[in-house]
Amino acid sequence: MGRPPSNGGPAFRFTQTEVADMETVLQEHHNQMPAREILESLAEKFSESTERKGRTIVQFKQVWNWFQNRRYAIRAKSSKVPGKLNVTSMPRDDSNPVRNVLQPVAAPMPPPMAAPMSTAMPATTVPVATRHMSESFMEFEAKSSRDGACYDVATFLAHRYMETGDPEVQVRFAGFGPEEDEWVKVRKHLRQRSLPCEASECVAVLPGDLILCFQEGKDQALYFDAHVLDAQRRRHDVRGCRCRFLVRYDHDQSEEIVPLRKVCRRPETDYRLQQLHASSNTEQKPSTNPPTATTPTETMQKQQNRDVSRTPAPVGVSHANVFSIAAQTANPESKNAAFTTTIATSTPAQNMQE
DNA sequence: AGTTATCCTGAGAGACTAAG
DNA sequence: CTTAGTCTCTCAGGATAACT
Repeated sequence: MGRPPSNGGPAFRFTQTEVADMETVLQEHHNQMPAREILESLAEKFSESTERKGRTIVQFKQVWNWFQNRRYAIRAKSSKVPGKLNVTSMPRDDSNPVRNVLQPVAAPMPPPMAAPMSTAMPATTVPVATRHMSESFMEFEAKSSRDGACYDVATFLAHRYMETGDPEVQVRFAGFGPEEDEWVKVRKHLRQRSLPCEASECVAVLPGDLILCFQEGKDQALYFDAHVLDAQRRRHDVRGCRCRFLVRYDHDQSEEIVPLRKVCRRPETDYRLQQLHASSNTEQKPSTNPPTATTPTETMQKQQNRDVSRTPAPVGVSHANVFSIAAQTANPESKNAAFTTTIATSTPAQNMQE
């Protein structure tokens, strides 16, 4: 699809005067497609101009295309719901909407968003009894009762039990100070941390999935729970995954098409990747597209991030205590769930999906 | 010698736009 | 409406010069 690759010469471009002419015509026709005769006369006029005469001929189809595209662009612009949380005028930081703990400590970034989610800070990690016990940690995220968004937990400060017997923990959110500490219900609002997706992991994001999705608003940009409504697979290129995901945010039911970089998948989907890798290994052939190989830098960056986030944070409450409660967050679906205890029947992760 | 400032370059990502 | 090529902007990192 798209234009044929240019064979050395510059790609076709309408000149500024041509665009101005066509814009005038479009306005005169109230954004409706002008008659064919008008388009043909425009094409002829452009071809006869001093800039083009003898060099390039502007075809009717090109003019027609321009009108089609411009009309579509105008409609697309005007149909944007006012006030809807869309891409904003916030400074374009953005190598990606990386969550606080994902930034390498050695490479601090300017605050990319209004909410203080930007600080490079290791998340709280709890050693997990997995197959690789010595090097595995569990990281947590909690849903804030203030804004309903999810934040990485930097530190567990205290724990207590409600009268109902439900456990609560006091957490310090990564990148926040003591004034933002919150008590959160372990069963409902605390869970294992969602995972940012590498380009090759887009295949693990499927319609119906609960994800953590980066929603950018005018005043804030936060991670919220969302569900994937549809996944549009696209060919990967040097930039990595170009797939698009239609998601619906749980907190406001708004829908948005987002790229993979805004999506954090739940750890419970790990098994899909493992299955995929297992099958691709047995087939002994390179996987097709998607997934495709991530760039070396991307992989290195990812690894760097993970290394950082594995650093255990200082804690006010023993991780073991919290762990005994919060380890329940692992979904039984996960093949990594060797650490799941037999304590829980319903997991916080499941509760948070409600 | 060590630190800081400036310039240059390449990569990455989003926006734009012609074409299917 | 989607796809894909191109443009443009931003940023990180390296090289070099200027300064202490």
